Amino acid sequence: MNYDYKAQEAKWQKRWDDAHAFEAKQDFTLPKYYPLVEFPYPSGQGLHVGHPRPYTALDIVARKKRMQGYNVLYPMGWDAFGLPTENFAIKNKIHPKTVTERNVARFKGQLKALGLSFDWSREINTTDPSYYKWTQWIFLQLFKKGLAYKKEMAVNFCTSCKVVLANEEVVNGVCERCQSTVIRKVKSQWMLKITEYADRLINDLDGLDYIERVKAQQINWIGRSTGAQIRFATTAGDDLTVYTTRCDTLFGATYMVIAPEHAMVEKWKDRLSNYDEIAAYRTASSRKSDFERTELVKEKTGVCLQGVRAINPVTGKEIPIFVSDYVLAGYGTGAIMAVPAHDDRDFAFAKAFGLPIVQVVEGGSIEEAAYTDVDTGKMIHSGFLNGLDVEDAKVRMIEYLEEKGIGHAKVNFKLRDWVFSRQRYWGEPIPLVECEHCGWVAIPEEQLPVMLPEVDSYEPTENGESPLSAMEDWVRCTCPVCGGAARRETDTMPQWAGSSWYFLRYCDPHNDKELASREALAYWMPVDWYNGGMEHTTLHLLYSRFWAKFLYDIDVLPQSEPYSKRTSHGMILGENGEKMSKSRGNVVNPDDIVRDYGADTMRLYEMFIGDFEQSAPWNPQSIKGCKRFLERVLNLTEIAEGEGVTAALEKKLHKLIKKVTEDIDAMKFNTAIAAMMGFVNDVYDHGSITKSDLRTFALLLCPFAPHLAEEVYEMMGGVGLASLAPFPVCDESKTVDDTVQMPVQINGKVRAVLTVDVQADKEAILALVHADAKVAEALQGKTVVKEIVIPGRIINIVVK
RNA sequence: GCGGGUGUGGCGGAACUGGCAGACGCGCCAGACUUAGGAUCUGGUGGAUUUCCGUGCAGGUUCGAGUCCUGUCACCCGCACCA
Repeated sequence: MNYDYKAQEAKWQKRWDDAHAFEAKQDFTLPKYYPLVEFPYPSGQGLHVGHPRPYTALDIVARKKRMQGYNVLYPMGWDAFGLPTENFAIKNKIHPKTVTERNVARFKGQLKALGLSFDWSREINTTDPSYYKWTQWIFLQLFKKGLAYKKEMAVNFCTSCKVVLANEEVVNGVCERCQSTVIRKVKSQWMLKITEYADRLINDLDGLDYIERVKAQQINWIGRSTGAQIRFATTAGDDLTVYTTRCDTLFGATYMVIAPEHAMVEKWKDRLSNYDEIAAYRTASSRKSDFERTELVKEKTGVCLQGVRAINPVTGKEIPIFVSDYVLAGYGTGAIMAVPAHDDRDFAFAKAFGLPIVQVVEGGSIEEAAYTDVDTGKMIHSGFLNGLDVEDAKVRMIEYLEEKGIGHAKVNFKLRDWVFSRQRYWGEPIPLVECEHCGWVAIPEEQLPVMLPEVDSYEPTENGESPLSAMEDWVRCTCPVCGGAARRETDTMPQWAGSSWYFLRYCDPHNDKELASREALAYWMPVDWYNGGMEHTTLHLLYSRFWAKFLYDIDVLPQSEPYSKRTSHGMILGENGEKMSKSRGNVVNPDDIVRDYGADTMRLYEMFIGDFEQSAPWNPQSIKGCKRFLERVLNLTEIAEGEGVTAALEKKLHKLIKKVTEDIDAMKFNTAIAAMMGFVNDVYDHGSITKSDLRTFALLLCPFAPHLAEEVYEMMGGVGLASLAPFPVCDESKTVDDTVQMPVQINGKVRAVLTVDVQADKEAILALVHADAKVAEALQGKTVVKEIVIPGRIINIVVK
């Protein structure tokens, strides 16, 4: 039969639209299911074959759940603010809004062509003022709770994009987007106190069904460490506080190091005979990017402070203080006690500067390398700690420090606060004004949204200020508190803002009173299954969990975790096994596949390509296997006859229902498809199938290849839409076989295969084994040592 | 260095709590139908060979190991001077 997929696709997509088949129902008494995929950034390139993989996977989940009677919310939208659009707009002199509309239209067309069952009535767009009104509203709540603050700080500045980047956006010292050099620049920035949520962001992972690598990566990124803060007195009469995780080694601290930017350098300026040298060192390191600073791991540099020394609080000895850029200003106290005997970096520095190395934990060979093992070795040369294990020594030392009032236990995090300002046009305006009298003041909520004004030029300015800063008329305003002269904040929010709460808006997308109604949030949230890329684990995923926790704290959201389950798909690689990219010339356009093979084949192939979590290379040859399968399914309609059970296939069909149902829940889409292929092969081998059984099969196939499934279902007399019909339910009793094939092994080698009644016990099975000619032949002249029978599985006879 | 992961035919990949390794698909080989086949259908397809060898490598546990344990190698991803 001729497989006219183009006509079929158009026909069924229209019928689904006409029936509003995939719209979530407003009935909150029904059992709900909320699967979610990350909404895309509508780039100018259009969809890439990587996009449909997760979309199709969760579409299968959504479609199956819908057929199983759940009220399903499977939404889609556009994360449309961002630099590429702005850059394109600048280059082509088109308004970014126009560019966005064009890109969205293209993406939407491509997604619709794939037959994805999104609820388009809930489509959202982060650049829509009715959406970003609420992004601004959330920011204001953060501001009001003191979680947004302005800070002069050295920030990462991309020399090409002319924009400040978050730490997360700097990869190997270059801009994540354009690969240009990133330098340090001091700017006043809005910051969000995500660090205040660090503990909860780690601890609450416990109850969540996230794949291991996501949890591990988040924990690693937040970087919680427990240690102690210790105060060292100095010869300047003040003191210097350090953070350490190895307070047990305090007796071995033979010098100290502070970051070049450390405030004490200025404080001690008059006492330091080599201040100029130190200042020069500081200037040199500030010019280096983070990358350069960390790249030369082996080469330790630094300057010894002449004029101020510290006193080790337990040995009473005076020790030198150095500045060195191996100590980071932003972590801990920006100062360390150096224990060269037990820290690799301190060891390298001590060797370079000829500093004393005092061993305080036995083990290793200190002449060659630092001994960093904490599990073996007792404390030595450590006064009251001598003889203790490292862990016990830590506890004892903290007690001592607290007794003496010179230190205490302390937890530190690698996680930094979130740099929230961007000096760009195409983002949400930050809804604040600066008043001469009142300082930073929030725009009253009823005046939201603060609309992004029309500007003449979207070009970033040479001085790094936002393009909005050039609009004097817009910038000048009055203070909402005192009515005096004020100036608007001209920075915009980062792209991560809009995506940090979009899953909430889907619950109630047209609400103009609240970001979403309490009832809708209570019903739909949390997201039941969220799938997205691993590249978003430390950015989007962490930010959105932070915002959800905040919204929970201020009683907007009923739950403190937004996603119950998080999975991640593998990448689709080019034919050559390399990552798909324009520069490698191995990009496959999904439009071509849909045109040449049809949407169902495309969907099926993306799912059949391999393990969903693993990356897999694109293979144009393999696609036709999926197409052949679909044609073979369609051709079954020509041999299908009658109603009722196809006796010879009954068990196979029920096993298939079970397999497909379980595999979808376990994300094993590839083996579900393989099983369906196997079943179709069985039907052809058998030569016939009833129309009712073929309808059942079509329903099983429906989540995967919905257009063809609808067609087959209709041809076989199915009533209504297959997409809305009940998903087949397996009758367990029909999946049980009467007999099993049991291999008989002799010394682990299969010598015969017996057909055995499922109910047969050991004795009955052994009787069969002994009666078997092949077995008898193989046992000739051998002595049986042992007979192992695992009913239903295998028989192994051990002989000599 | 730390964390996570992966090694199975020519290729993508299957294999439940240890139980016939290679499901399913691609490719390939042979045949059928054809003016034709890069369409379709049928059969075959891990390697040598009549009995073995085979899941990165080396050991171990077991009646039995792709699966468990010890060690080791290679590759991929994330973080990385975080004290």
